[in-house]
Amino acid sequence: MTTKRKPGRPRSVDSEEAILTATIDLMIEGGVRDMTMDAIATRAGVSKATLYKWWPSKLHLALDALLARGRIRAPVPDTGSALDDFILNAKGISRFYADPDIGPCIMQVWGECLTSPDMLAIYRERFLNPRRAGLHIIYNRGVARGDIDPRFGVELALDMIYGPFLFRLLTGHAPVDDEEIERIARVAFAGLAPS
Amino acid sequence: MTTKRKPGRPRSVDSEEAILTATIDLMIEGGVRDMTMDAIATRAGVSKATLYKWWPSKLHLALDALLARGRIRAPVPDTGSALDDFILNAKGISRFYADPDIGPCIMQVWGECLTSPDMLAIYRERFLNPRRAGLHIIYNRGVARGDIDPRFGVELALDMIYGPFLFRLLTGHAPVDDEEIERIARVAFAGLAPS
Amino acid sequence: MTTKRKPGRPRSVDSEEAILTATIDLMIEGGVRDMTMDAIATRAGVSKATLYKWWPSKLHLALDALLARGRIRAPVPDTGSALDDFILNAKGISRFYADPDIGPCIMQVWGECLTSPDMLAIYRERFLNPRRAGLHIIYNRGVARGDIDPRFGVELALDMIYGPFLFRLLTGHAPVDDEEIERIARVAFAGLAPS
Amino acid sequence: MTTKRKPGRPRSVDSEEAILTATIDLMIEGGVRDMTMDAIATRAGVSKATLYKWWPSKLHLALDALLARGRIRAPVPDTGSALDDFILNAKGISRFYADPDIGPCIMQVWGECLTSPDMLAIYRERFLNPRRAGLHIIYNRGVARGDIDPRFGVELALDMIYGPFLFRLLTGHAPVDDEEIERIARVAFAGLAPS
DNA sequence: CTATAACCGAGACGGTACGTCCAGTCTTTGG
DNA sequence: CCAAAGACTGGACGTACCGTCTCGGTTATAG
Repeated sequence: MTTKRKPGRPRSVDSEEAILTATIDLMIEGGVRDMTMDAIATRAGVSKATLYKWWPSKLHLALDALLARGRIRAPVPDTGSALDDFILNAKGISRFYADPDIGPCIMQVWGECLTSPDMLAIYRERFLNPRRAGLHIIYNRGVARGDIDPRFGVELALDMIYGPFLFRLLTGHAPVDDEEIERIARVAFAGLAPS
Repeated sequence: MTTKRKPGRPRSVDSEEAILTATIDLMIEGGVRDMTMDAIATRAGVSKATLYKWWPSKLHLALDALLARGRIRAPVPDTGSALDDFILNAKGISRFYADPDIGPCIMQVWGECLTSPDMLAIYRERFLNPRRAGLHIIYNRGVARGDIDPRFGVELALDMIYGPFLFRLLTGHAPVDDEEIERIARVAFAGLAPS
Repeated sequence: MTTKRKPGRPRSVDSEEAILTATIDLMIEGGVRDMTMDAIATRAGVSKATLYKWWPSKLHLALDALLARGRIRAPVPDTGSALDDFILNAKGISRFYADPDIGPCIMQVWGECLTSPDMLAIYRERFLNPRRAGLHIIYNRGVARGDIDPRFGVELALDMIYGPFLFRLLTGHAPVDDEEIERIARVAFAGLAPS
Repeated sequence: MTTKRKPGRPRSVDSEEAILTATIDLMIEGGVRDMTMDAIATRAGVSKATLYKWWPSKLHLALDALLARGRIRAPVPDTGSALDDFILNAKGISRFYADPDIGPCIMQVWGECLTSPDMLAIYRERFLNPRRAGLHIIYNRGVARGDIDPRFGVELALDMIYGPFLFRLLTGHAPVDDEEIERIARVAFAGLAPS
C-alpha cells in the first residue's frame, strides 16, 4: 500500500503551527476582541489569505487554536469508585476552564459561539462531546457497579455533576475550586444513587 | 417636601420606550449581531447621540431592553414543599430562557457579557441576583422545614438545581422541558436532603 | 430669500480639502497605483468611510483631485485671429498635460477611465467638455470671420487641432512642445480654410 | 549544420496557443479586469507558473494575445494616390480599433500601459511602430509624387491623419466611421499639401 | 418674557476589523 | 528540464459598525 501524495505544493506545517500559536497567544494577551485576523497574520508571518483558506472564520480558528494549544486534561481514571473517577475528571476540567490564561479565552469563545446555533453545534462537537465520551465510560462502570441508578439516564447524571460548576464559571457568582468540585459531585451522587 | 424638578428639558419618555422596543424587536428579528445602534436609532426615530446619552454601550442597552420587554416570570410560591416551590420557579425561568423569541437573545447577550469580567458582573447583578433573592426565601423555608440540609449552603443548593438546566441551555446538548426540570430538581433535592 | 441649512452635522470642509490634497500629492509622488485609499485616508487624517461616503470609487476621487488641485490653464483669448486663439489655448492645455507632476497623473487617470464606458463618459464630461465649451467660442468667431469653412463642423475642426498632440501625449512617440503645437495648428488650419 | 536541440522537455506549443486563446477570450468576455491570471490558467488548462515563465506580467500577456488573435488589417496599398492609400489604411485600422470585441480590449490595454513609461514604450513598439513602418512607405511615395510637402516631416504628417480619430476612440466624444476617416484624411492632406 | 439649561434628531466623522480578491512567487510531484 | 497543481505573501479593496462630535432646533425651569 503506497502513500498517495496529492499533486501541488503541500500545506505548510510551519505556517499552520505559527498561526495556531499566534492565535492562542494573542487571545491570551488581549482577549478574543484583540485577536484580530490581521494581528494573527502579522504575528504568524503569514498572509490573511492563508488564514481564510483553512479557517472559514475567526471563531473557527480560535476554536482550533484552543484545542491545539490549550491541552485539556480530562482524565478517565478507574479507581474502583465512580464518584472518585468523576471527581478526578471534573477537577481536571475545572483546572482547564479556570486557568488564568486559557479560562477567559474559552469563556469568550464559548460566548461568541452563542451567537448562532451553528457555531454552538461546532462548539459542542469539538469541546463537549470528546470529553463526554470519557464520562460515558465512567458512568457505565458506575451503573454496573450499582453506584448509579440507571433510570436517570446518562445525560441527566453528567449534567448534575458538570452543570453546576460550569454554570458557575459562566457567571462567576461563586468560586470553583477542588473543594467545591468535590462537594458538588457528592451531592449529585447522593441524588443519583439507587434507592 | 416638594418635588425638586431639574431645569432644562426633561428626558423624553416616548423616546425611551421607542428605543427599548426597537432594540428588543431588532434583537428578536435578527439576533444581537443585526441589532446595530444605527438600526435601533432609525427604527426608534431617535438619534444615535440619544442612545449613547442614556446607555454607555450597546450591551447595556440590550440588557435593559431584555429586562424591560422580556418580562421574566420567576414565581416564588409557598406550596408547603420547598421542592415544589423550586420546581415552579425553575419552570418559570426555563420558559423564559427557552422562549423562541427571547431565549436566543438572552443567550447571545450572555455570550457577549463573557467577553469581560465587568460586563459579566453587570449581567449577574441585573439578571441573576434579582432572581436569586426569591430563591433564598424558598431555600430558607426548606431549611426551616427540614427538607434541606443547611450544611451545604445556599449557593451550592441553588446551583445544584439551576446549574444543570442552564448549562444545557448554554450548549444545547440536551432538551430542557418541564419534565426535565422536575427530574433535575428531584435528583438535586435527594442529594441535598439531611442524612 | 433665506439660506436653508440642512439638518445634521455639516460636511467638514477641512476634511474635504485634506483629502483632495492628499490624493493629488500621493498621485504625484507615486502614481495612481500607489495612491491607495488607505494611504489617502491616513495622510489626510480621515477615515476610509469618509472617502467612500463622498466618492464612489478611487477613480472618482482622483478625477476630482485633479480638477481641484491641478488647475488647468486653457485660455480663451480674442486676438482677432482664430488660429492664434487656438494656438494660445492649445499651448495652455499642453502645458497642463505635459507638466511633469500633473501630466503623468492625468495620463494614468485617463488610462484607468478607459476600462469602462461609464468612467470614460465621466472623464469626458469633467475634463473634455468644459474645455470644449471655450473652443466652441473660438471656432464660432473663426467661422464668422471667414477663417474656417463651416462645412467641416466644429467637432472635426477641434479634433484636427487637438487630436494630434493629445494622441502624442498618450503614446509618447513624439515630443509635444510649443513649436509642435504651432505647426499642428497651422497645418490643421490650412486644411480647414474655406476653399 | 546540425539542428541543436536543448536538453529537457521542449516548450509546449499547445499550451502557448491555449493560453493566448484563453486570454483573448476572457478579455473579450469580461474586459481586462475580469481577465485574471488564475482564470487564464484554469481555462487554458495550464499552471500559473507557465504563464509567468513565458510572459513577465499580465499586461505583456494581454498585449501578445491581442496581437496574436486580434489580427490587425492595416493594408499598405499603392493606388497611385497617397491620400487614397492613407484612407484605405486608416479604415483598416479604425475597423480594428472599433471592433466591438477587440476595440474595448485594446483601449483597456492601452489604458493600462499608460501607468508606466516602460509599458507605454512596449505598447508603442508592438502596436504603433509596426503599423507606422507601412505608413512611412505611403508617406514617402506621397512626397516623391509631390502630394505632401516634405517640410512638415513624417511624424507630423502621420499624426495629422491618425491623431484625430484615435483621439476620438480614446474619449468617445464623436463617432469614428469610414466617412469620418475620409473627411479627416482629406482635411489633413489639404493642410499638408505643398504650397 | 427672557435667559439658561438640558434635551433631541440628523447625520458626518475617526477608527478599526472584516472578509475578499488578485498579482506574482514558491514548492511539490510527475513526465 | 518542463509542466500541472496549488499553497503562499503582500497588500488594496470596499463594507460595516461603534462610539463621538457638531449642527440647528425644542422644551422645560428660574428669575
